[in-house]
Amino acid sequence: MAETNARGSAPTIRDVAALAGVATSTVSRALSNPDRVNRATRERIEKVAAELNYVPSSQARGLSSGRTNAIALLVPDVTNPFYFDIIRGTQNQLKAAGYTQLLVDTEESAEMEADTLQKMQRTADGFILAASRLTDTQILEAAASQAIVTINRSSANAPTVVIDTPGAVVQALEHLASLGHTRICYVGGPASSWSNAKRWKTFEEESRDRGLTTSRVGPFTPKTTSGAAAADAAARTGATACIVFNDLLAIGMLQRLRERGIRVPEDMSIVGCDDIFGADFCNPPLTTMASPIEQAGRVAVSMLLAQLDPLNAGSSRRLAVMPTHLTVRGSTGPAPVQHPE
Amino acid sequence: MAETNARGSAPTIRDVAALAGVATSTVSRALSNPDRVNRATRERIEKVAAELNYVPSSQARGLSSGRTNAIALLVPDVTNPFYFDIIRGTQNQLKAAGYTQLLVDTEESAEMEADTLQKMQRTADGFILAASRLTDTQILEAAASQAIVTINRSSANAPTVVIDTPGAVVQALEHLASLGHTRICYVGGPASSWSNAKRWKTFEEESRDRGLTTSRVGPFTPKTTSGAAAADAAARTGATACIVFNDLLAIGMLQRLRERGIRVPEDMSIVGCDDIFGADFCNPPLTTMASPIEQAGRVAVSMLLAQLDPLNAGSSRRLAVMPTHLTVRGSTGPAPVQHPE
DNA sequence: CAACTTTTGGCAACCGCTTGCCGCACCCTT
DNA sequence: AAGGGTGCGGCAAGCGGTTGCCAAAAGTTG
Repeated sequence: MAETNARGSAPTIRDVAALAGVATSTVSRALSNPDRVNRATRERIEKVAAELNYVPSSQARGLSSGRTNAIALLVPDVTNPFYFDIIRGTQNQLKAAGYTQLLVDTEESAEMEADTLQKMQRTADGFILAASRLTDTQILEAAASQAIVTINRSSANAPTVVIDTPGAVVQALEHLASLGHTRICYVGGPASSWSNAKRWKTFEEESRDRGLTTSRVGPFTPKTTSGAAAADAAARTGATACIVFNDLLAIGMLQRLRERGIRVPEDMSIVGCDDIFGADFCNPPLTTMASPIEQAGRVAVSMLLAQLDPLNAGSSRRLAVMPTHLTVRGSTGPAPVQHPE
Repeated sequence: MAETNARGSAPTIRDVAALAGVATSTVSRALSNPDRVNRATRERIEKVAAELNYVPSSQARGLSSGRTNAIALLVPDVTNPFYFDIIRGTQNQLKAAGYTQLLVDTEESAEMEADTLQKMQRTADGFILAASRLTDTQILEAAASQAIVTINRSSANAPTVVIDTPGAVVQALEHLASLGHTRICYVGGPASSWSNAKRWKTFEEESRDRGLTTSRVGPFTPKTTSGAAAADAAARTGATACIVFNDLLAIGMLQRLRERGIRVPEDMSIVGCDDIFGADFCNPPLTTMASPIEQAGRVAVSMLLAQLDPLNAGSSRRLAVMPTHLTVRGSTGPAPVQHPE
């Protein structure tokens, strides 16, 4: 395999040019602007390039063009299955568009997020912030100097794709109410989470409208390991049903409740959120507000790419709302009969 | 925020130099080789750079140095939780070392894998191939021109980290034998998977040594959705226990078996492999050969970085074997009593 | 104080590729 | 046959850094 030139390093455009007997500019054009050169010349160049196993350097190309053809995805926690689905969605869509995905874990830290945004501004053409922990101001600043799309973090300052969990919360409440539950507890996620605030707000308002008694516990870290504490706290409130910030936490609660002999759904109904991997096969299977997470990732990429495209800059969508629906499984059931003490 | 220079674009080293009253070379040195310049000068430059919000272009830097400070991780399927754990491991370790992770999904295709390796050779400083589908020859070729580490794909041609699932298979067999099982079925994964071949080989040999009756079904795509077919096939063999290629498949089987009224573990014991997210909370919880997957990712990064380091090139480890152990949960139990027909 | 060493900063040549501009052929018109 | 296009390829100036080499300045030494 002819993978190195006379100097022993990877072949460059110059090597191709020399061997094909043309100028480097011609090679460049033949490869990236085929119509600009004569067909015969182009074919000769392509042949030589193939022989030499020539691969253009994206770095060098980026230097002149100013683009990197990479976009960065910032997630608070690569560990969380919710983000897996986003990663999957963006990955697919980006690859289809010829972009490289740079994956960064910001470890739930706003500082790290801001830092990455700053450090990578020249490394990526754009950023997708999943569940950003940044303040509105920070997002504004960031959006001023680079292309940004946020997921589940609405802000007037950058295009956003949000998953309509508030809508799902309403469905969940109706579901629970129809099962006879009147005392419902909201099990909260991270304090800095925008979605968490949204869900709580909707929960509270809609519960009030329906004359339901609410309580709230949390905040909890959205991991299964926090489920025990969450379950204990929720059980104390006397509620017969819980709407939980996300599936991870809900699954953790399921385990703890079983250990404590609190039966789900006989004694306590649980509704999760996101419908992550595992929600369908945990025990009991989890009733959850299903989000088209992967699709959200896809849409985010489309919006970002549209933003990057000089042709329709500005004209692109600023907001996409992904519909959700309640997926009812085994973790919800009729409210227990009240025993007078 | 002073984020643009007079020309309206991002500040460059020249802008800094001009404002600090020095040559660009001095700025460059002050920033990347601090001892080379006078302290006072350096501090002045740093101050100006901070004011200007100057961020060096990794592209430009890479052009001269020939390094990109990025490494690519190729996985067959981002969807698979097994790879999530790898992604997590590499991500952490790479970030710690100041590298960027490029994530690529090769869609279980050897061709796509080879293609990516080729196209990205100038984009990444090195590659980590998780469960590579490439042939030995292809790996050899690739390793000749770039730094490569494979995970779960042993090959003399590149440093490798393998997870010792054969060792775990032995443990699993002993576990099942001690529970009285004599007829055991191996539920196979993808035909092109190296680990699958390894596991089957060990399974067969060790079973023979122990006088166990074996059977084999498959290959199956390692997804929960293939679990139904796998469960049906395994049930037909008359085996009372299955060792399954991986947890994904095993979890799928669990669901199907329940639907069919085949109780786990009373009628059939199931052992999975990998201990992925979900293995502990499925129903019943899965006995599985636990792999330190995330750690495997970490180690792979270390090995790759060692390879990249000119100081100890060649002296670095070529093989790391990650120990595994059997995690016994609810999906395995005593063999059913034989009913004479 | 002269000779010598060390420190420090500048010059300029790249790294690999893109692209505006120029000019040579060649083909059409009228 | 002369003027005007058009197609095609080359020249050379960048893109934003890095780095070998050099020289001036500063510090050492006997």
